[in-house]
Amino acid sequence: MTTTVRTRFAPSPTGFFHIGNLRTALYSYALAKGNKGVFVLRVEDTDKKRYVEGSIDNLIQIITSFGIDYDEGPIKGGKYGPYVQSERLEIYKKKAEELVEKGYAYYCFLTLDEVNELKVDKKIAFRSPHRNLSSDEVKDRLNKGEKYVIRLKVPSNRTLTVFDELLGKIEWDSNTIDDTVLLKADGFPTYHLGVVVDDYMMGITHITRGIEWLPSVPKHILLFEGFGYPFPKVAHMPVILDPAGGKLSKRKGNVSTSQFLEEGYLEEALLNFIMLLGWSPNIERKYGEREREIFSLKEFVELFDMKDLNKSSPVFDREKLLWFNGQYIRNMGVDKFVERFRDWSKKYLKDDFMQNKILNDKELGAKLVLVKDRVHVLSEIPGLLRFFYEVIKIPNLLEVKGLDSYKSEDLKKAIDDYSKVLSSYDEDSSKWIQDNWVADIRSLADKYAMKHADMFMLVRVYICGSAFSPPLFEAMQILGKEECIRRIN
RNA sequence: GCCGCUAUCGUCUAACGGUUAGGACAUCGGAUUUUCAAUCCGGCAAUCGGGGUUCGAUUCCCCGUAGCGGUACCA
Repeated sequence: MTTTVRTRFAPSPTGFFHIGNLRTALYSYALAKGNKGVFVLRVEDTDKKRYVEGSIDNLIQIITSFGIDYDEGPIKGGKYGPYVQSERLEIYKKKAEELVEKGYAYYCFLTLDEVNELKVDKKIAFRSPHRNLSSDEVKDRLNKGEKYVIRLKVPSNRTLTVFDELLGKIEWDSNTIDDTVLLKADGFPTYHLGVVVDDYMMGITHITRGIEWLPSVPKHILLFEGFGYPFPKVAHMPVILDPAGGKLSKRKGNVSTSQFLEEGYLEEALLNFIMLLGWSPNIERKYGEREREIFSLKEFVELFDMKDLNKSSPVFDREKLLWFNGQYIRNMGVDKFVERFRDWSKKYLKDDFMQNKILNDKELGAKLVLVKDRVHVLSEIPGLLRFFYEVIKIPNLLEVKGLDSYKSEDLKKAIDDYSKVLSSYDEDSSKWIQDNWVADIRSLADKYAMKHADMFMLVRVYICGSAFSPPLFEAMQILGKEECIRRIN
């Protein structure tokens, strides 16, 4: 019998869901699901200062919107229960005391200031002078109610070794490891105590997390050893880097998952981009042939193998993300696209006028067809549709590329003439024939000695109020004869 | 400073120790075209440096360099 794979994603509820967190969650989810295992969500809220109200619900909402749902974890929208660390404080306290009894940890009564004074020489690993306090003295101080922390008692001259599933064998000299705090003075555990206790108690078989945790592994080795727990499989993945250098951070551009959604990125596209950052599928490739890059979450889960993860840190390339999003938009059916755009507008569109128009537009589909294949993110769309709903001020014709070579009186004459042509069109614009429409504009251009393209541009500017627009003929059909004539006059 | 990780086009990446080092994004050129796009075709572009091991290193080992991470009673 093989044991079930159990992985976990263990974020902190700080109110900010970094795109790198999404990637960590994705890999861990895929590792569990690809092996018919169990995916656990655990909330590590052991820092009271950083806790943000409501962020647990928010966290759950975000990952599930990507299709990353968990098998075990906080109860949704209610009391969160045992998968939230702040609910488990007695357990950690007991566990820390157990380590003290076993000689793997000790009480330390130093204040923060005193510790900092002792840490002046950073070359030497920190060892508290209270490391070897007699048990009588400890009892005495505890009875007096002195503030304390419990620290890990790092042994001397030991080599601590881990076999990382991704990075291979890594060793540390125990003499370089600080006597880290395990239980804080406020009774909360530190990350180190929390993860080790919980990963064991929750039966986690495979730990996946960011490489920023690699340096804490030797401490965890000691903790697992102290408790007598077996060390689980562990893999540390490289962090996503910013094109400007260093970790991807808010200061250098957007990195918030919810903000990407707000900007009109699709969950599938974001996921697809993120999954390929540091991973590539082990599939057959033919020389010179285009590689497959579009994968759904389901396909990813099936293909995912830790062996195919990259060891080096990828740089977050927004251009490629944009491309992925465009691909997903273009590959989506129109009905689905309309639905997605409506949902997005409802949630995120800040412009009340446009939001109202879009949500109440029964012919939204026809308009979206015109822009669907020319945008990369949903937030570009309202700007492209605006002219359908209100008359946009016509720019100075002589500043429009192409039209600047004509006299403005001539342009005026030409457009007036076009108005007459248009008035002969069928009242029902759906009966208009594009070839005739093109021919009419061309012959008018000939009459005024204009380039064909310039005449189209002239009409475009009057109808759409801009030199850039969706296809003109279809746009005019949607606006209808009366409205088109009104705009031209 | 100390500890640790990493190193293929600008970026994401592929390549049983033997390939003209492949693909994608970006970029540049062309086709298409009523604008902007989209699409199609083509071009430019990489194995960090130095030593080994080997008949042969992008690939294995060592050193250097660079980048990144950690060095909290934050995670």
